[in-house]
Parts: sequence; C-alpha cells; structure tokens
Amino acid sequence: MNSNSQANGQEQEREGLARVSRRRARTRAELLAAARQVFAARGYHDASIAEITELADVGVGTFYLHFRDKDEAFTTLLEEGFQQLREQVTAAVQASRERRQGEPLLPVIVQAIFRHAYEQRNLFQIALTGGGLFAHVRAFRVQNVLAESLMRTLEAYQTQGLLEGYDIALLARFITGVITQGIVWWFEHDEPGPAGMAEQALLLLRRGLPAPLFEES
Amino acid sequence: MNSNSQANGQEQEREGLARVSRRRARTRAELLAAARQVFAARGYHDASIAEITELADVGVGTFYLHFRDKDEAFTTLLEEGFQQLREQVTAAVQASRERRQGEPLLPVIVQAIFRHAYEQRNLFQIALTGGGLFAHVRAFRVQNVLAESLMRTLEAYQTQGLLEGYDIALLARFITGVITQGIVWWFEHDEPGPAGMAEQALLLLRRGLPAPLFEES
Amino acid sequence: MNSNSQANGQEQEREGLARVSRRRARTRAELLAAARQVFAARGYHDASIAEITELADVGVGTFYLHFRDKDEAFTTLLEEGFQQLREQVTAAVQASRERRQGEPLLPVIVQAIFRHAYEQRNLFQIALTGGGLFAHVRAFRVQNVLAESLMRTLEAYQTQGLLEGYDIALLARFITGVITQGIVWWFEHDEPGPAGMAEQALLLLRRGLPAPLFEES
Amino acid sequence: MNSNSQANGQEQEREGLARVSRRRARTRAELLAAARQVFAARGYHDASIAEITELADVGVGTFYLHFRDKDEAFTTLLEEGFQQLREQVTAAVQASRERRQGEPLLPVIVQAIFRHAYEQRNLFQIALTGGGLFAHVRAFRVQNVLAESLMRTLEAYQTQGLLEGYDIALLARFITGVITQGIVWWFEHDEPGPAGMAEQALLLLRRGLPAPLFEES
DNA sequence: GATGAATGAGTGTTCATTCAT
DNA sequence: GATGAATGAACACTCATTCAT
Repeated sequence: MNSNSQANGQEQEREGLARVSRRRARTRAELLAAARQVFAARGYHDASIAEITELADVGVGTFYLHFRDKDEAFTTLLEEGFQQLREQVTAAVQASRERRQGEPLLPVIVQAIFRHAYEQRNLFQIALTGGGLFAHVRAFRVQNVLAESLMRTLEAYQTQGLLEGYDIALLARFITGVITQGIVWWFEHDEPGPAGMAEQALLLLRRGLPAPLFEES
Repeated sequence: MNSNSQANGQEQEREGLARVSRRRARTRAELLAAARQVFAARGYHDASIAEITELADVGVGTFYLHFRDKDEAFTTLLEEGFQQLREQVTAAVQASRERRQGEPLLPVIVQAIFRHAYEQRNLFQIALTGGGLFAHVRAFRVQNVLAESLMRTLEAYQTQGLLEGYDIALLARFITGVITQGIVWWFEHDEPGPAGMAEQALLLLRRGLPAPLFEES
Repeated sequence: MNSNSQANGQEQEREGLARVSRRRARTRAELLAAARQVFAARGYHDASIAEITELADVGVGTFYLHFRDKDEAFTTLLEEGFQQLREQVTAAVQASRERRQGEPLLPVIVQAIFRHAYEQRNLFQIALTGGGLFAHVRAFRVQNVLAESLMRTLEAYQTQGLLEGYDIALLARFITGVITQGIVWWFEHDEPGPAGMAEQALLLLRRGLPAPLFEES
Repeated sequence: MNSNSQANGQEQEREGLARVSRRRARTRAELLAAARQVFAARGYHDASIAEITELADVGVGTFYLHFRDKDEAFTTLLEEGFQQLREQVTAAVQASRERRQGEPLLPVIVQAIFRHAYEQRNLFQIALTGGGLFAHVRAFRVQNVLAESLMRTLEAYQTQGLLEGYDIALLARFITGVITQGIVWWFEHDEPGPAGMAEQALLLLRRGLPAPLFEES
C-alpha cells in the first residue's frame, strides 16, 4: 500500500475540496479571459454578459457567481492587469539592479512597460479607450497607472536635484503620452516590436527632436 | 406705407424662407451645443437624445429632423471641431509666415493646437475618450487628426533631409501623445495655460529629458 | 361661416393638444384597467408588465411612459380605488343626512362599503391579498383604509359617551374583519348581493350571536 | 468492554440508522424553522432558498433533500401549523368538557384560537398575507381553516335549532374576520394579551355593538 | 446524506427611433 | 417644420433547481 491508497477520509475530502476550488478558479479565469476579449472587441457598453458567458462556455448565471455585476468584472480585469504591469516593472528594476549597479532606470522602466503592453495589447486597448462608464474614473485608466509608476522614479531623480525647474507630474504625463501613443500604434501596425518601440521612444526622450526643427530655416 | 409693407408676395416669401432657414439653422446650432455638453458630461452611450433635446429646448422628434441618428450628431460634432482645429493650425502657420519668413513651424503648430484645445476642452474630452462605439474608428479620434496635421510638417522636414532615420509616422504619434496627455492634464488641473503647456511640451521635444537621467549614477 | 370654420390657428392647436391629452389619458386608463385585471388574477409578483401591456394592447415601453415602475402602477391602482371608496362612503353619509336627520350612520357606512366592494371586487382582491411586496406596508391594505373610515364615526359616538369602555381602534378592526370576510366570501360565492350581505353583517353587529350560544346547555 | 463496545454489527447499524434518522429529522426541523422566519419576514416570493438554507446552516442542495420545492416547504409549514391549531382547539374543547359539562363552546374555541395565534404569530402572518402565489388557494389560508373549525360548532348549534335563519357558513366567516383582524392587530400592537383579546371579541359577538349606535339620534 | 457551483428561463427597465397630429 | 406619445428590441440581473463530487 502506498501513501495514496492509505489516504483516509479527511485527506480525500481535502482533495475533493481542492478540486472543487480549482475548478471554480478555472471557471473564473475563463470568464475573465472571455471578458477581456469581448470588452476589447466591443467596448464596455456594447459588451454583453451573454456574449462573455457564451465565449467562456458557461451559463449566464455563472457570471454572477463570480462577479457582482458587469462593472466588477470590468474593474477586476483592469486591476489585475495593472497589478501585473506594476509587478513587471518592479521585476525589471530589480533585475537591472542585480545586473549592474547604477544603471539608469528610466530606460529600464520604459522598456518593461512596452514589453508588457505588447503582450497584453487588448487589456491596454480596454484601459485606453476607457469604455464610457469609466471614462472619468481616474483609477481605471492606464494613463494614471503609468504616470504614477513614472512619478516615483522622477521623484527620486528630483530629490537628487536632477530635475530642477520641471513639473514632474506633468513630465510623467508627457512620457505616458509617448508610451500610450506607441501602444495605440500597435493596434494598427505590428512593427516594430517592443524593443524597437522602446528604442524610438527613448531616443526622443533622451535627445529630443533634431535641432534643425527648431531653428530658423 | 414703408418699404416693408410694399414688399410683394415673392419678396415676402423669400423673406419668410430666409427666416425659416435662419430658425432652422439656429435650432441645429442649439442641438449641437446641447449635444456637446451632454456627450462631454456623459460619454457617447450614456448621453440620451431626450437629455440633449431637453437642454436644447426642442421636442425629441426635432433631433431627427437635423440628424439621421445619434451617430450622425456625434460625428458632426467632431467633424466640425476637427475642421476648426485644422483651420486654426493653418491660420497660425499663415500668420507665422507673414510675420517672419523661416520661423520653425513645429512650435507654432504645437502652440496653436494647445490654444485651440484649451478653448474646446469638452470637445477634446469627447474625442479623447471616444465613447465606446467609436473607440476603434480611426477617423473619429483626435489623435489621428493631430498626427496627420503633424505628419505634413514632418514630411516637409524629411524632404529636406532633416529627419533621416526617423519613422515620421511614429514620431508624429509620439508628439501627439505628448499633446493629448497635456490636454488630459487640463481635465483635472487648470494650470498652466496653453502657452505654458506648449512651452513645457516644446522643451521636452527640443532637448529631451536631462542627460543625467540616462547616465550611470 | 359658423364658429367652427372660423376657428383660428390657436384654437385649432388647443383642440389638437386636447385630443393628444385625451388619447394619453385613455392609454393610461387602459393600462390601469389591464393592470387591475392582471394583478387581481396573478398577484403582484406574478403579474408581468408584458401581460399588462399586451392586455392593454400597447407596447411595453408605453407602460413606463405612464408609470415609473411596476410599484407605481400598483399603488396608483390602489390609491385611486381607495379614493373612490372614501368618496362613496362620504356621499352615502351626505345622502343619509339629506334624507333624514338623525339616521344612525354605521349601517349607512357598512352598506356603502359593501356596495362599493361588490362593484370593485378585483380591486379589493388585490388589496386584500396584498401581493408580497406590500404585505407589510400599512397604507396599501384595505383593512387600514376601512378601519380608518370606521374610526372617524366611532370617535364621534365616543365623544357622545356611547362607547364607554370600548377600545374603538380595536372595535374598528373587528368591524373591518367582518366586512373583509364578507368580501372574501364574494370571491367564491355570488350570493347574497351587497344589500343582503350588509344586512347579515349589521344583524351580527347589532344583536350579536343568539344568546343560547353563550349559555350553559 | 462495556455494553456499547459489545454491540454487534446489526445493533450498530440499527443505532447508526437511528442516529442518521435523528440527524435527518433535526436538519428538517432546522430548515422548517428557518423557512418560517424567512417567509414571515419577506413573504413567499421574496423569500429565497439561499437565505433559508443559510439561516439553517446547511447547503442549498440539502433543502431539496427534504422538500420537493419551495412550494412544498411553504405548504408543509402551513399544514403543520394548521394541524397544531386544530389540535389545540380540540384539546381545549376536551378540557372544557372534562371541566364542566354543558359549558358553551364558542368562547372556549375563540379563546383557544387567540391563544394559539399569539404563540405562533409569524406563522399566522404568513398564512394571512398568503404570499402571492397562494393567495387564491383556499386550503392555504388560515381564514378557511378557522372558518371550518367554527363551522363544525355552529352546525351543532344549528342542529339544535339555535341558529334558525342564519347562514352559518357566512356567520363562520364573519367570526373568522373578527378573529383574524385581532391577530393582525397584534402584528402592530402587543396589547392586550390573548385573554383580553378573546374577551373583547366575545363581547362583540355576544351583545353586538351598543344599541344607541343603531338608533335615531 | 450533504454540498454548492452551475444553470438558464424569466422579467423589469431603458432608450433610440418613428409617425400621426 | 415641430412635437412627443408610442414602440419594441435589447440587456442586466435573479433565483429556483440540478447534479457531480
């Protein structure tokens, strides 16, 4: 008799509960995946619960077993996406520090954002277009999440006196603008990849546009 | 008897037609103004025809005498706004040329855009948030209008060989990003005015971020 | 030319408005009549708006043009019924006074209530069964309306010292109980008519049950 | 080894069955108690199985092991309540006979009903309001149960020629009306207790209202 | 027997659009 | 041209009931 066959009632029950719990989690994940697709394709208002549950291949009622209402599914989707974004950026910064002390962070962050955005394009599409209902709710727009991420880095630089005379909140938004337009670009084109896009964006942020554009012709 | 009372039938009719036409135009203008307010306040989907017509102080049916449907009112609003934007930019460029030959155009254009956007904030709000239905329709997003305006100028510079190695379409979008985030900033703050905002944006575009941000620390 | 043909624009318009207003009122009345039937047949919860509008031969949306929601239609129905009941009772009392000074009021009132209840049986059915949602809302139960009507009369008698030692509120409820059970009786039988029913009820209220029922046998 | 441990297989099984049976009965009782509370608080329609099982601290599915559906639980609740009522009335009549031969029964019955109703207030609330679905189902309304109880007694009196000229079915309903309105009174007030209420009701039933209320003033 | 996740028919409500006046 | 009552398709959400574990 191996340990499996010796499993007593309690263990069996625990296993059963775990299985149920796993299945529940899978259903939830399938619903979120379906919601992501439908919200991205139709926008918040025109996404119907019926279409989401159909795509997830569950009954309509199941949706409401996992989310209080349409809003909660939507915000959950974004919150989780934002959380992942923050984690990716943090991980990239950590990796940079371990790789080489003193490496400038801005490029690392910008690259991490572009990389993540490329992988999660439809999530960004949802968050960028906002979807009507949430258009005015600050917390649900990527722009604000990105701006906040950047803010923390800029604040560090400001403390070191490197950004005298800049309004760093506004600066964060400008950089956010550059990044988000890059992402929008991806909704229509597919080139360049995240690395190339980061390179182009960083080129602009580092040097600005060619000087002749600002000179008397 | 004065000249008015001597007016013959035809003249009276012509006058009547003119009056009718004037009134019709005024009703339409009132509807558009109401629509602008309601779309800006609620977003495309949550804006109801009833609220628009109530604000315009006309019957619901009247709306459909002037616009085929909700979409047409929305797009009309944006088209007219975009047309004005284009005219303002063109006018600014003209004025610059008349003022001083050879003045660099980019700052002039950026300033003109910020100035116009400041005056037409709620129109830009509509166009930026897009409002679900139109989120994916290129033609109805300011970003595209701005990018196109900038493109023409960048193309001219490219022809002069000043932008070798740049993807000018992408560059136009980056600049657009900087501008639109500036406008979004205005939805929440009120400072600085258009001139200050243009100055900040142009500073970034001209010099890039301070060099130390990209250097080993 | 008669007065009709002389009607000027304003008068025509007034007429048009009146016609529109009349039609609107008719639609509302049809909806209320349909609602009365459906609520009586199914109870509050199982009455569907669709069935009401179908019976009224109007579109579903029309219902919401006249009533904020299901509740409002329901309460409107009852309020109007209660109002009529009060008016009938008041009218009966007036008529009694004009007919003969000093006639005892209680029989007049009881007769009036039974008469009205007989004519408005389904309304009373709605109000008696209450229909779930309103089961606990005092104001929407006939019992309370009847008890209040009776209270006023009993109070008058009490002032004259005719009801020493009685709790008139409780007494009013007892009488209400007698009346409502009479009405419930009508939901199942059709005899006797209102006059006979009032007679039976008043016999009980006047003499009580036969004395032998309370004596040692 | 005590007697328990010596119990053989069969006995153990029998004991086990008894325990299971006891537990099953307890679960059922808990469900009925929970159902009573929830039905009383919300009415039939707004009572949800989920709330009942939650209150009974069992899984939703368990409900359906004990009752075919919501209706069955509801009717079971009432049937059991009615059965108890009948038993109480019968017991009171028996006790009266044993106490004193020839004591008039009506007061005994009315007192017994009020006493039981006071103890089972929420059950009566359920049965009186009926709860939509059952509003029209005779068997599920206390009124009918009470009327039937009274009928049997009135029939006996009629056989003895004491109720010549009365429609005893209608009379039973009138008395039922007096009793039920007394109970409804208790839903709002708490005074008087069952004895006082029975006294008031019997006073009305014995003597009727004071004569002056029916005389010329 | 007990559980609770899953189901989906059913319903109240909204709102863009029409059309008779 | 202007009106606003009427329309009905569309949709979010509920909850009694089932069934695999």
